[in-house]
This record gives sequence, C-alpha cells and structure tokens, in this order.
Amino acid sequence: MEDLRDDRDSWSSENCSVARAMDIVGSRSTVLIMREALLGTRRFDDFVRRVGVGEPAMAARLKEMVAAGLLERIPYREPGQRTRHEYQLTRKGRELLPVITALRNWGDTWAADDAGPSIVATHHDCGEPVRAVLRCAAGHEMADGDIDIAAGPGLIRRG
Amino acid sequence: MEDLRDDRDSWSSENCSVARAMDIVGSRSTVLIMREALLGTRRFDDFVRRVGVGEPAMAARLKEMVAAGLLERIPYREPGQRTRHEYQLTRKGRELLPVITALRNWGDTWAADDAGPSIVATHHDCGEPVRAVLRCAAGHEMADGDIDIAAGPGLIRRG
DNA sequence: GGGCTGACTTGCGTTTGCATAAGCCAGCGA
DNA sequence: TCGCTGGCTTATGCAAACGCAAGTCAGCCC
Repeated sequence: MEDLRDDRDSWSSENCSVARAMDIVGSRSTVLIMREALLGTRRFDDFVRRVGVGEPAMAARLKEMVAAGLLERIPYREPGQRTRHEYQLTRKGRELLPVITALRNWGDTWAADDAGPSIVATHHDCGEPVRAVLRCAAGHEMADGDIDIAAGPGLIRRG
Repeated sequence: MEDLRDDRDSWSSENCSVARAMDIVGSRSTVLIMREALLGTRRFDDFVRRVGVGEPAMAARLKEMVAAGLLERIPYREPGQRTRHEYQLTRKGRELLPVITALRNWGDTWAADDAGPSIVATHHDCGEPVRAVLRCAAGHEMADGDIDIAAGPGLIRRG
C-alpha cells in the first residue's frame, strides 16, 4: 500500500473535500450557528442572541445555510400567534456534529480559559464524556502516526 | 443528569471552546494549510503551490499560525544549500487531525464531485479507511441522538 | 384599523482576506 | 563580485464579512 505523502507532487488537491467543506461551513458565524442549531436553537432571534452576531449578518448566514441544505425553513404556528418560520437541521447539517465536537475537544484542550470547558457532551446511556476520535472500519482506534494516505477514485494525478 | 439544552437561556456561550477554536483555525486558508501540513508539507513555496493562495497571504497566515503555536519555524540546511526555514507541526497543530478528518468525511459525503473522494486515510496496520467518529470514555460509539449536554466547570450561568 | 411584535431588510462605514505585481535580501556557486 | 534562487515583503485594490442604526412588513389582538 503506497502512501501518497511520499510523492506529494504527483497529485493535486484540486478535488479536495476539505476545501469544499470549508466553502460551505468555513466562516466563524456559520460554525457558531451550527453549534447553536445542534444545541436545539431554531428561531431567528434566539440565534441572534445566542450566537452574538447582528441581525443582518444572521439573516444572510441563515439564507446561505438554507440554500446549502444545512437548515430547512419550516413554517410553524403557536396558538394565538401568527405563522412564523423556524430553522431545522437537515441530515446534512446534523452530520456536522463530529466536526463541531472535534473542534470543541480541541478548543477545550488548547484554547480553554482557566475555568475549564463550559459544556461537556456525554453519552446518554452511560454519562461518560464524548469525544471525536479516529477509528478505522475494522474498529481500531488510532493516533495520527498510524495513518496512511491512499488514492481515492477522484484523485487527479499529474505528469 | 440534567440536559442543558432543556433550558438553553439559563447559560451563556461566552466561554465557548468552539468559538475560541474558530478564532484560531477559522479561516479557509488556515484549514487548508493544516491539511497540507498534516500531509507532510513543510516549505513555504510548497505551501503556496499546494494550497493555492498567493505568497503574501501565505506569509501572513504562516506567521499567525506560528504565533498561535500550530507550527514551528525551524532552520534546516540541505548539503550545498544555504540555511532555510521549514514549518513543522507542533503537538497543538497535529491534534487538529480529528477536525480535518471529520471535515473531509463530511465533504466526501455531502460535497464530493461525481468522481468521488480524491484521497482516503487508511489504518496503517489493516488498510481499512479511517473516519472521525463520536465515542464516549466508556468505549461506546454513538450517533447524535445519544448525546446529552452537561455542565462543565467553566459554565457561565445566568440570573 | 391601529398598535405591537418577531422577523427581517436597508444603508453605511470598517475590517479582514485575498489577488496581482513588483521589489528586496541572504548567501552559495562560479 | 555577480547572478541566481528561495523566501519572503511592500504596494495597491477589490470583495466579502460584520457591526450599528434605522426602517419595513405581516398579521394577530383589541
């Protein structure tokens, strides 16, 4: 099994999933909106207050995220109230949870304030803290030294 | 065990590790530089070529990343060449691998082009593909529905 | 039909990110 | 000592992101 890192210049990163993911969720406010959405927030003014960005920025961001398929704009009606809209996570959006969790883990370790982390994700069944870890399809958990880089079907070779 | 999502307005996200992580690695180019660094790139012009940003932006980004402790600027000398500097990952930087991996997984699933992913991380020992997954300290792997949000020591409660 | 409220939109000015083009500088080889 | 090369820095300008302040609009309540 060849490791592509050994000949990094024989292939290009044009078709890169990391870059494409960053085009969609690459801005600070988008990530913070995802954090809130994953914590259950759904309404416009709750997002504004909890994320801490202004209304114009929030409106623009939410519109982009609906267009990108991370959120869905759903009408709802509370009794005695007019019809409003809320922003619900789609599957595409919910599946960003490992990204947000990995970011939170890293921030807890390397960028926390003196008091320690403010919130901890825990396993509902056993109460133990949850982390994003690297695991192979055979079930082995690993550190970064145990990883090779192999070619996928979309690899663009050079020369 | 209380779930903090049930009373989201009783606490604030001021002290948030996700936000602080985004302040450090929140820009597209920083993430792409981390991608390349984790693939083994170390030299200035290799970063410029492989990441696809201009030299001024790269110089500024690398300087920030060294200041943030993600990279270290190390002098080296190839025989017959003058002394140069390369950018090596620190432990702080290397530990972003789960974040980058989670982003790549998500991009492969939700933002890939028709050809499929260009590269696949595999386990060196068994060759199976590697993913970032959520796992609790007791060893259970889980989906997003199995997660509670508990208070950490740094939580800021309100009124 | 007039007020109120949640959910935006508009306008303006600032900051940040990045591109392009050009210039600088250290030192090795000749 | 002179040119070459890798590794930047400087100059300039555009475009996107964001904050603040103010305005709009829909419709339920009265």
